Amino acid sequence: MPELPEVEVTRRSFADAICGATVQSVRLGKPLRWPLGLEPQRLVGARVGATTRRGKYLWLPLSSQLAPGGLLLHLGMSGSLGFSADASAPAGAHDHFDLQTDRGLLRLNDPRRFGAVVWSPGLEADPAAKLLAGLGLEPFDARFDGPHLHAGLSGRRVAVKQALLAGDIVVGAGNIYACEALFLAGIDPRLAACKVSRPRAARLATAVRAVLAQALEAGGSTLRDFKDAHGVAGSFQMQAQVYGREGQPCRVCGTSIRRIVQGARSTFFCPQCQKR
DNA sequence: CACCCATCCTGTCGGC
DNA sequence: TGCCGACAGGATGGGT
Repeated sequence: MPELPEVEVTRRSFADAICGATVQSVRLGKPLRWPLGLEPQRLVGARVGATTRRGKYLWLPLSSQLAPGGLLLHLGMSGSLGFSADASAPAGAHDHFDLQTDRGLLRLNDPRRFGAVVWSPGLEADPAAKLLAGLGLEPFDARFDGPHLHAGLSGRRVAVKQALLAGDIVVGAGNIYACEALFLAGIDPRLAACKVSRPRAARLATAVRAVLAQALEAGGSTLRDFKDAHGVAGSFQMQAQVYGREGQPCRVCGTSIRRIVQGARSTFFCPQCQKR
């Protein structure tokens, strides 16, 4: 579910409210992708700092004498976070992590459990930090530009769509936004990464930023169940040009949108607007 | 290094 | 209705 826009929308929806809160208790549900990495009781009494984001990960800094560090959260395919001042709501079958604070309850709901909450003593000081080690540039980082993207794509024979999705050149574009960015740039998703010209790489870099910015403004995409931490849905799916539109007419030229499979993921594109 | 593929898990939807 | 397979927004880890 959550690509960069959804993760960032989620972050913005609770970061201010939880900043400065004190942890009162922690509840774990079924196992997530990785174990938490420390005894949950050790988090009690810690103070929550300013929540940040790196790629599709959220970083919740916690300060306490007992265990200074923080929590690295990932929403996987089906995760969402809720934050509410009313902590009385009973945990549902898919609520697998609760952080009860004096300002409210932060709760991870994740039916498929591909998500994760991992303790780290600090992003510089390893363990969970290695999860962030291979990540590409942030799309809104000034260093992410045409030349950077072109350099990243060079030497790769996989399709440009898959190279974009891999996240080691630029982070944040998942299946929806990779498809949308390629449409916006007019690039065939099947084109070998190393065959993307400099001018096209520049257009693609611009398109990635534009699509992610639009999606952020729209509050993300709610295909099935994405909601921010206060239960607000996104609306970008309404303006998607290709994602999920197989067989429907291209909004630009009317050609039927195609769906293909690349690396076991669906790719949607317009065969007329996206040539080379 | 680049790449392919299986894998984690549950829910939903379409076809028969 | 029920059953069954296909598919879903992600990313790792292992093998070639």
